[in-house]
Amino acid sequence: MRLRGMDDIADLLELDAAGEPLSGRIVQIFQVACQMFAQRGFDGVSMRDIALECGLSKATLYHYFPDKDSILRPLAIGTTKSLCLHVLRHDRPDAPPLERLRCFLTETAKFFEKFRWAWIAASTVFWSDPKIRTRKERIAWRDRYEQLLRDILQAGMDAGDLRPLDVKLAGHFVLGSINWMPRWYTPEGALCAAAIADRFCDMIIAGIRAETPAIPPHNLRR
Amino acid sequence: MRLRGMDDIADLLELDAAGEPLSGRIVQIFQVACQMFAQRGFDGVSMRDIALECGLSKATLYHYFPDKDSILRPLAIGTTKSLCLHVLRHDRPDAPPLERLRCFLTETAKFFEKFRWAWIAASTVFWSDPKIRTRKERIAWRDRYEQLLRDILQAGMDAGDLRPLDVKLAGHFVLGSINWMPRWYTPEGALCAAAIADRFCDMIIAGIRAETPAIPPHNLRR
DNA sequence: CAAGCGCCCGACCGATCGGTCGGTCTGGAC
DNA sequence: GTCCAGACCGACCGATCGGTCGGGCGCTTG
Repeated sequence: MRLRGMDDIADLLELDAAGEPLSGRIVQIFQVACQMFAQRGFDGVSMRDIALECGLSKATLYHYFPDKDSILRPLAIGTTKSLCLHVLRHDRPDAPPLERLRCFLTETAKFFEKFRWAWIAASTVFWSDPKIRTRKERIAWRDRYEQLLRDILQAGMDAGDLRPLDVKLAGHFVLGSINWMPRWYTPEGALCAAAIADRFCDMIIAGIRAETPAIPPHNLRR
Repeated sequence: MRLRGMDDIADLLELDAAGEPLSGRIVQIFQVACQMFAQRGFDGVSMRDIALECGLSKATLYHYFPDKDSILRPLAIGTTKSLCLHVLRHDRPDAPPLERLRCFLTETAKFFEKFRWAWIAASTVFWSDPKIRTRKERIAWRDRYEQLLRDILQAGMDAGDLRPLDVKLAGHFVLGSINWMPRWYTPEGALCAAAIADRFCDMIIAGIRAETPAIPPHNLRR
C-alpha cells in the first residue's frame, strides 16, 4: 500500500459500522481507486490499473467487488453524505448566524482536506458522467447540504446580521468560493484548508473594500 | 445539425482567421463534439458517437480530423485562450480598479454564457485527465488570465480602494465564485450570466454584512 | 489425513475502443 | 469524353475494456 495523504477512508465509507472485521484489502482498494479516479477520471482508470496499483490480479479485485461501479458508488455517495452529516453535526442552530456561517465553511474545508482525494474523485466523476450511476441519492445529500447553508443565510437576514439577499444566489456565491478550493489547494501551501476558509469567510462577510471597517477577527472565531 | 445553444464556434476557434473557406462540416463536428464532451466527458464519447450525431460515418470523421485529440485540443486551448483575450480586450488599465474588477467578472460571465458548452467541456476535460494532452499551452493562457485579475486586485490595493489582501488568496476567492457558475447556471433562469456576475461583484466588494453600508449601485456600474 | 474456505491467479470472453484501408460516388476542369 | 480531388463509406485491425471461469495455494477444522 504505497499511497499517502489519504486518511481513514473506512470512516468515510462507514465500513466498520456493521461491526464486520473490515478487510484491509477493501480499504486499500478504496484508497487506491479513490486517488486514481481523482487524478485520471473514472473512465481513465481501468480495473487492471487498480489491481496493478494494489499489487493484485484483476480477478482478485473482482473477488472483493462485483463490478467497477461498486467501487465508485460508495465513494461518491459516501463522500457527499459524510460531508453533509459532518457539517450538520458541527452546526449549532442557536448560535449567531455569522458564527454558523464561519463554522459551515471551515468544517467544509476541514472535511475536504481530510478526504481530499475522495472529494476530488467524487466531484470529478459527478460532472463528467451524468448518467444514472447513483445520481439520485447523491443529489439528495447535496441538496440537504446546500439547504443548510441557505438556512444559515436566511437566519442571518432575519437576525439583521446580513443585508437583504437573494438567498439562492448568495448560497451559490459562497459555495463557489469553497468548492473551487480543491482545484488549486495543495497541502504544501502556507495555510491549511481551514485557515483559507476562515479568510474566505472574512471576505464573504465584510467584502474586500477598504471603506468597509475591518472586522475585529477574534470575536467571530471559535 | 441538430444542436442548439451553441454560438459561433468558428469564432472561438478562429477557424476563419486564415481566410480559408471554412468547411461547414468541421464547424459542425466541433459543435457536436463540444456539447457531447461537456455532457459525458472526453472518454465517455467515442468517435462513433460523434460521427453518428453528425450523420456521418466514422471513416468520414477521420477524413476531417487525424485523431480524437485533434478535436479536443483546439477546443481546450481555444476556449482558454479566447477567454483570456476577450477579458484583456475589455480591460482598461487606466479605469478605476473596482470598475475593472466588475468588468473582469461580467465579461468572464458573458464569455461563459456565449460559449457555454465549450467552457464546460474544456474545464471538465482539463481536470479529469491531467495527462500530456495539451496542458502547457492551456496553462499559459490560464495563468495570464489569472494574472490579470491579480493585477487588478493589486491596483485596487495601491489605489486604496481595497483593504490589504493576500492577492493570490483573494484571486482564488473571486475566481471560485465565477468559475463555479457553470455548475449550476441554466439559461432558463431569471438572471443572465452577466447579471449574476454583477451581483457577485457586489458581494465580493462590499460583502454580505448588514452593517456594511450598501453601495449605491449605479455609480459603480458601467 | 481429508474437507472446507478465504485468498489469489492466469487465461479467457464478447464488446468496444481509436484508427486504417480500399474503394465508391459526384462535380468541376480540361 | 477523361481525369482528378474531395466527400463519403463498409469492413476491418490490434488493443483494451469490464467481467468470467476454473483451479491452485495455505490455513483452519474435523
